Amino acid sequence: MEMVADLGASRLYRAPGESSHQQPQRWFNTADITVAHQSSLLKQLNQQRRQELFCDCSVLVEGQLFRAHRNVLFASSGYFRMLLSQGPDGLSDSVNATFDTFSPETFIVILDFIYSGQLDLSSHNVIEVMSAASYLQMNNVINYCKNFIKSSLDISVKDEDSDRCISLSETCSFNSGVVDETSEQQQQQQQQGPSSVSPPPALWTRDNSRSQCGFMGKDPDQESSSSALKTSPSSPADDLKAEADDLQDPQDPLYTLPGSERRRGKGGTKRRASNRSNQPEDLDIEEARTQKAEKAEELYATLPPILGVIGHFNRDSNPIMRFKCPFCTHTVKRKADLKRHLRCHTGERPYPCQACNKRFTRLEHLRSHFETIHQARKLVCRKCKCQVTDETGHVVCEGTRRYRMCTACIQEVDCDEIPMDSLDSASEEPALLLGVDGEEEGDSKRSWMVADDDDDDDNDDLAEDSGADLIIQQVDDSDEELQ
DNA sequence: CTGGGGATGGGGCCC
DNA sequence: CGGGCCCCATCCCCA
Repeated sequence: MEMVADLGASRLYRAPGESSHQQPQRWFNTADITVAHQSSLLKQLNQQRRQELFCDCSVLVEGQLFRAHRNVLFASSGYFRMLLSQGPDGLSDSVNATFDTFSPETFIVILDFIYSGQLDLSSHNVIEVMSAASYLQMNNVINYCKNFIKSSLDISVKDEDSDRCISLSETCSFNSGVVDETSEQQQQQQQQGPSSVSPPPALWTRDNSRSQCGFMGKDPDQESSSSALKTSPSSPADDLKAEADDLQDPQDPLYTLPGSERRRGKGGTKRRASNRSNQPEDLDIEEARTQKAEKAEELYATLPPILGVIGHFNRDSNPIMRFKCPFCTHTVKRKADLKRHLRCHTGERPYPCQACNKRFTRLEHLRSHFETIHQARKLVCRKCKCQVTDETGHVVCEGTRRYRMCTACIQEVDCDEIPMDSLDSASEEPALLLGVDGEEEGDSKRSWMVADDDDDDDNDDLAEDSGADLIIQQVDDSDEELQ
């Protein structure tokens, strides 16, 4: 274990009997003493665990029994903190916990980390360890796994700086515990190295106040849990959000951060459209977009075939199978729901609106957006909120936005100031062109039309002046299929 | 400053 | 398993 003592924060004491003018002076660094003490204490506890001395807690993982000390588990894991402090077993002499969400091998890695500060990560176990750490609410382990994955993903763009990379194929070991802060700084430096392709976070804004998924921030323990081992001040939710942010590019429409559109302001889409006219920037954006897409694909590729099946039990003691998100504590009943949920971590927005270039994670959101914003489907006067029909009102255009106004309200406002919809009514079908491989183009309710992603330049024209005959582009996301 | 409404995003679940 | 609907939470804008 290597420790770089922070002399700025530690105190120095002169040895007894030595005056200030005596040379050479001997100084005792309290930081060194602390580290040595913590290290030996941890070793001692680990020995006790291996000899099953004073173990007062049993953990059953897929049938395999592990003995440990409840105070150590309490200090290291938010999950155990909850279990031991609130559970009915908390006051009893023997505490038992059963897990089916991860393998005994994974728990060994976790347990070894708790008792030694050594985290043995490899490309084969990193996802499961991260998943288990997420379940056990161990922020620091999540951070290490995150950095491990991130480092692995950075390989392609850091070939020229290969000595700073951690190969996916090689097993690495992270130090933690008392040296956590130092290693974190080192990792931070590694990430912020000159070869990094990520833009400085300060250069682009993001809406941190808005939770990306509903459960985030709802778990008070997850937010408040801080391991007894030195952990980063950020919550796992923040970390994951940051991770998702790292996979996103402010100029990357495919990976638009949720909420960032609004932060960008009303001129956001226009600015982006104008940027597209600049050819070099066009290439940069396209390049960044490709890189991010590859990163997301690699991220997906690292996921295990089964993301997690949790053994919750219903009233009849039958297990309820659930799929666990590898990036957070969220679980879902269906794999398809998990796939949908993963988009809030990867930042994928495969459904762009061709009218305003805004992208959505779901087709239904795109459709809802299109119908309300660009099609004026709501039969309500925007001004007086009264019900309007095609006879009692008209569709009004405002840029790419369309809404209805009743005849009275239109007359109140100067008619010259209101650009009337050339098609007059959104009832004229169908303004929205949808389609899957062009097969359903003749659909009476809606016709879909496929447009290549490369047609963005054409989209810009649409974004500028179209409002009616819009093409909703559906990007093939089959690549993100979880195997 | 505040409350209401619109827009957006995410989860559950039915078909 | 995907599509779609419903519901709810959150944020932002505006009166």
